Amino acid sequence: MSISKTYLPKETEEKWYSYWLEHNFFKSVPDEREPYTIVIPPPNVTGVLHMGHMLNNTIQDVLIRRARMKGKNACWVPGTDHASIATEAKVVAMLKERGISKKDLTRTEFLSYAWEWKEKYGGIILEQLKKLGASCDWDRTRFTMEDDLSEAVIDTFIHLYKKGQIYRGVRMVNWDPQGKTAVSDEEVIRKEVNQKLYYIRYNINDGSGYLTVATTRPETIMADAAICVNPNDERYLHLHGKTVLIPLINREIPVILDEYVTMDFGTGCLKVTPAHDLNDYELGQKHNLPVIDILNDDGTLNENAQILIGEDRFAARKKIAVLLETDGYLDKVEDYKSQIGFSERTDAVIEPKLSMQWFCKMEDMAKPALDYVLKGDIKLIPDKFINTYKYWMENVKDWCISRQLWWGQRIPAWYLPNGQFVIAKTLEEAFEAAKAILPQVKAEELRQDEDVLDTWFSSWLWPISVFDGFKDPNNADINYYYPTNDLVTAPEILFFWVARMIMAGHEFRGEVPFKNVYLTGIVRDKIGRKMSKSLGNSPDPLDLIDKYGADGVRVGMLRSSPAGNDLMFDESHCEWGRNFFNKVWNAFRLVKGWEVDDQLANTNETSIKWFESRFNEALIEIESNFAQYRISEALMTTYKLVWDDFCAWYLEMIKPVYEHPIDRETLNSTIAFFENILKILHPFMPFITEELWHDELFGERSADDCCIVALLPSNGQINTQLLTEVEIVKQIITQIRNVRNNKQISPKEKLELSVKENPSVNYNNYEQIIKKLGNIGSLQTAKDKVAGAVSFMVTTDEFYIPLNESIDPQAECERLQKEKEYLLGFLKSVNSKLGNEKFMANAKPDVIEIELKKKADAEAKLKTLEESLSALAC
RNA sequence: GGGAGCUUAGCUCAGCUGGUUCAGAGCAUCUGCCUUACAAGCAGAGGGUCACUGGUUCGAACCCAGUAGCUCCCA
Repeated sequence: MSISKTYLPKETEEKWYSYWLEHNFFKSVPDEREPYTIVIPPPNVTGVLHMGHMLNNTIQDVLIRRARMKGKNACWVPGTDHASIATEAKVVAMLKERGISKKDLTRTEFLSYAWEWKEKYGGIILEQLKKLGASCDWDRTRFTMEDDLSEAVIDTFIHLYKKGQIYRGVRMVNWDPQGKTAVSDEEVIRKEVNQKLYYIRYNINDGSGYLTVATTRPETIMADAAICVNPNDERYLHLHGKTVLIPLINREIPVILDEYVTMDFGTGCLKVTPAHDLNDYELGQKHNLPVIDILNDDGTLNENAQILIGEDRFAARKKIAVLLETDGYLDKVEDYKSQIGFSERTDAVIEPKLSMQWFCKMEDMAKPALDYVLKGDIKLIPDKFINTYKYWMENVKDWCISRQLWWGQRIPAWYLPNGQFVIAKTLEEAFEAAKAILPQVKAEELRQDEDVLDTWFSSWLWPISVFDGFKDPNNADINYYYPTNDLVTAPEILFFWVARMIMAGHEFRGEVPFKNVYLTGIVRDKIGRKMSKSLGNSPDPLDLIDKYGADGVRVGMLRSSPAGNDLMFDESHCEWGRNFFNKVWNAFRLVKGWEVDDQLANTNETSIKWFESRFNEALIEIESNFAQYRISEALMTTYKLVWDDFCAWYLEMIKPVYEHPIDRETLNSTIAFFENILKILHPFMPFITEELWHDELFGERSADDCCIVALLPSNGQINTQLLTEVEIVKQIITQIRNVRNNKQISPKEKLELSVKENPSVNYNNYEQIIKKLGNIGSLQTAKDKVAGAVSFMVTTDEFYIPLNESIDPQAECERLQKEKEYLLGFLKSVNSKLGNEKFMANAKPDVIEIELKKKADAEAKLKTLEESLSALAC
């Protein structure tokens, strides 16, 4: 197999992904091995791959591939959620293009369009994940709206209703007038907005004058139920017990007293509009005020408003300001900044609205879900999120689970003609239940609730429902794979997804749904802005893959993304990833190009033993990094091992002179090292490693002998003395190169090197390495200083390189003097520690030992320095 | 307004139990190299008051308190 000069990802990526699929390497069925399971956070079915998905899924794939290579039965379950609001919006948009309006369709007709849309576009994101290399068991792909999962949702609703956990009630909800649905608090994004504060006069009914109210929402005055002042507010004592008239419509409302009103905000008079403000609603409840709702579901004014009927709330605001002005009710208008809620899905301004909704009680469910995390049964990574989690769980609010949409699981509530309702899975069951209440009721008189359930009410069951744990609670899959191991997701959904999955896990399985939750950061652009479609600051992930290869992008994403920290993404990270795999590729080309000569003896034993130890040492570091979910660190450790230790040092040590052959033993060891390197690289860069794995250099391989299923190398021996000594040798070589650089000596010119007698290391063992990498002609031992030589020190040993040119004694003196000063300072600090009674009494013995060693080394070095200084007579 | 977190090289971040004169990596910068695996490269170099002020300690980037700035969450 000939090999090109640079690695070309495109050809190999498709080839190996298909190969893995054909050989069922992603597939998992329960067996006697230890399971390792991840369920994907189901991406929104309307979604296309964005940078957040890239990061999130790269991490999952690294974890799953590593588990697979550890011999575990690795199972990564993919799927999508039905995203009711987002999908319904897409379908409505699609219909609009075809000239169809949703309100002209029946529910059934609309749903058939929705399914059509889902079949056409719903799988895009999963296909994109394949390009990234995601090794999901695609046969297990699930969708939250498919029959089995929908049935689980309905059964869950019924189960919780029967337990008394679900109730129906009037509540102030966050209403999205564009999506025409209630959304949860978590789906409301608060933004600071410039507004106007309108000062409006209300005439006092007895003709004794007027009071002034400051409001940002003048269009809601028609919904006012009272004016409230603080009873302690001396300015308004004269208003107690009075009534006032609402401007323009002249409806009479009382002045009420409550300490809730802040005296120094606005005028101190608060208009109370129970239907359109949460706080006003509560105040209204307290004072028994009527609720007057003047808004339609789409945000236009209804007939309760009496005026401006049919106008949109924002248009009405402008118009009413004019009307008030004209009739002399408007005192003044001020600029004002305040927080306004926007719908996450439609970006419409959220309208607080009273409506009948379904709720799920959270308090009892939150308690055990909190305990799992506090006891450590579920670990949050990083654990700083425990605080946030705790706060949320201790202040949990009931969950509004109904949505005024069609795309989703329809609430299994059936209304009787008399307004009562029954909860039942089917019309037949509902009819039976209804007869018990109203014996004469007919089946066709039952009307099912129009609303569907919140998508999260499906998603919270995900780790159970993907294994059919509701349909068949004792099946082999759920018993084997559940609880799953790691969940990788974003902190934004810690509450409304992760926490609720934990609740569901406890409720339906009596145990945790997963053991570890790895929270990724947000992918931001170079200047720290969140990547978003509207800002246009997000690169298309598929373009990136095209440009840098999937391996390059994966490595680029992981480069600087510690758990829980935001990732400042820059394409240069991907470039770095590409450079890395290219390095691996070229190292391979080097080894592959070598001719073997069986006559040659192995002269590289030291180098081979060293790299073996170094590799084993790195293996432990990598394992420890992974155990702590420091994935970026694990990648960096691997990177340094491959690039620095293997390529820059080991290969250079053993590399034969150009066009010379290599001995059999060295080549075989190197090939074995390379194979191990491919293994540890594989989870990070699966494609290039698989490609190289099948090169003939490694000999014949059977069809199933693939890197993806190779077992990771096991721990081996570490010769620490050898590792330490080679580090010293590397320093010597660096010093030699430094001398060349400073003196402008070509790397090609051979130099001589002497070491002062009785060195701390037996350098004879490393003579070959030093000679080769330093381009040294001979390594000798010197009894005394070598005259006219450049000298340097490594640990306590002094080295000399004789040069033809003369050494400037002045400069040399200065250099030595400087070093001496540094050493004296160092020694002083060490001595002060050793002379400190408290230090000697309190410090651990090994710390003291280190200090003593430092002292001895520094003294030895100083001695050598003194000699050099006196030899130079300075 | 309440809570959590962050602040280390020009940039992005490590620094895990306080212990080498400990300040580290990558990118960027600078110098010298087209040395036949790799210029997507090689060999080197410079660059920091660990936000600030105090405290605890034999010893602090690390622990504690306060200050400033930033971020996120909740109201």
